[in-house]
Amino acid sequence: MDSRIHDILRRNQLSVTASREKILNLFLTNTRALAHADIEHKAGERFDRVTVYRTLQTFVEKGILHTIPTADNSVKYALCKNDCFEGHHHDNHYHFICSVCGKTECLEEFIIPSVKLPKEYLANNVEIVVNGICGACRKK
Amino acid sequence: MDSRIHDILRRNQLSVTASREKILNLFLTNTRALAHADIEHKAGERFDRVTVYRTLQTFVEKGILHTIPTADNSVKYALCKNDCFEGHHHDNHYHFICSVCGKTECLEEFIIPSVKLPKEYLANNVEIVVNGICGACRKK
DNA sequence: TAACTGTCTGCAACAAAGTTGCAAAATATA
DNA sequence: TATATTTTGCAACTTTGTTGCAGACAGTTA
Repeated sequence: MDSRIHDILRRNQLSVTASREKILNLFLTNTRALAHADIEHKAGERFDRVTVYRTLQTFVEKGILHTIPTADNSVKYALCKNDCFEGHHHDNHYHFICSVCGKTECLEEFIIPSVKLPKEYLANNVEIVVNGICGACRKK
Repeated sequence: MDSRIHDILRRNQLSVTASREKILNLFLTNTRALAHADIEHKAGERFDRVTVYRTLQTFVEKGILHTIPTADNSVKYALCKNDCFEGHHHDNHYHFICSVCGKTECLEEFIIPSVKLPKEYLANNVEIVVNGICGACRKK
């Protein structure tokens, strides 16, 4: 298994267990974001539902993964870039969901534009999710 | 009951029923967005869960309400402005959620900035949700 | 305003999603 | 390798959301 996996877990003070290695590996080998169900029903693997919930929760807390809110109200998870650390997510990129193939991806190369707010209001975090059709699906 | 309620329902070819009137009234008398649970457990009212689901779904389909995706993955509903009509939401505003009081509101006065996408990608809908602290909570 | 027609409601039963406690198993540390 | 600590997986449960259907209700027409 990829040596990065062991490093990531240890760097976050997490014991290296089989489930954590496998789940983290899914994210390292998939560019697209994954939902809870994608992981639980992954072909060739059988994870306990509870373990998946707890693992994902731990990874988010540690800043290894971040969540992507979607319009249909299903949470997806994606790898954070290296500069996230415990409790402080620095994901100032936005997300794209293809309405044809369902692919969900982080658009790391684009920075979130600044948004205006009413006086006295304080912004903490800005989530942007773009729905549309990805390049691959448009060519079909 | 507010005469606007009757008008809105009739304009959308919906029969005027007690549940629909009451639920719509909640939105007209609350400026903040409401979640399914807010409605179901509204003090003094007892709605059947199924009726609430179906009513909200119908209102969204008709363009009376729109949904707001939230980071914690719970859908909230808010009134659409008048120019939404069946199947075509024109909510090009964004949403603010106060992390102190939980208030969720539509920032109707600000237009969604244009977002950049990779070549060949097509944007259909852009959802922006700002998390932060509202003016009232900052003053406390 | 009575009768008819189509829509809406509420119940029951179910399916899916998420949570909690706990004993056994695995990991980390010394 | 032994011990302390963390993690897993099961069972049982709660919450959330869905479907079918019979009875109730709203809207229309005479």
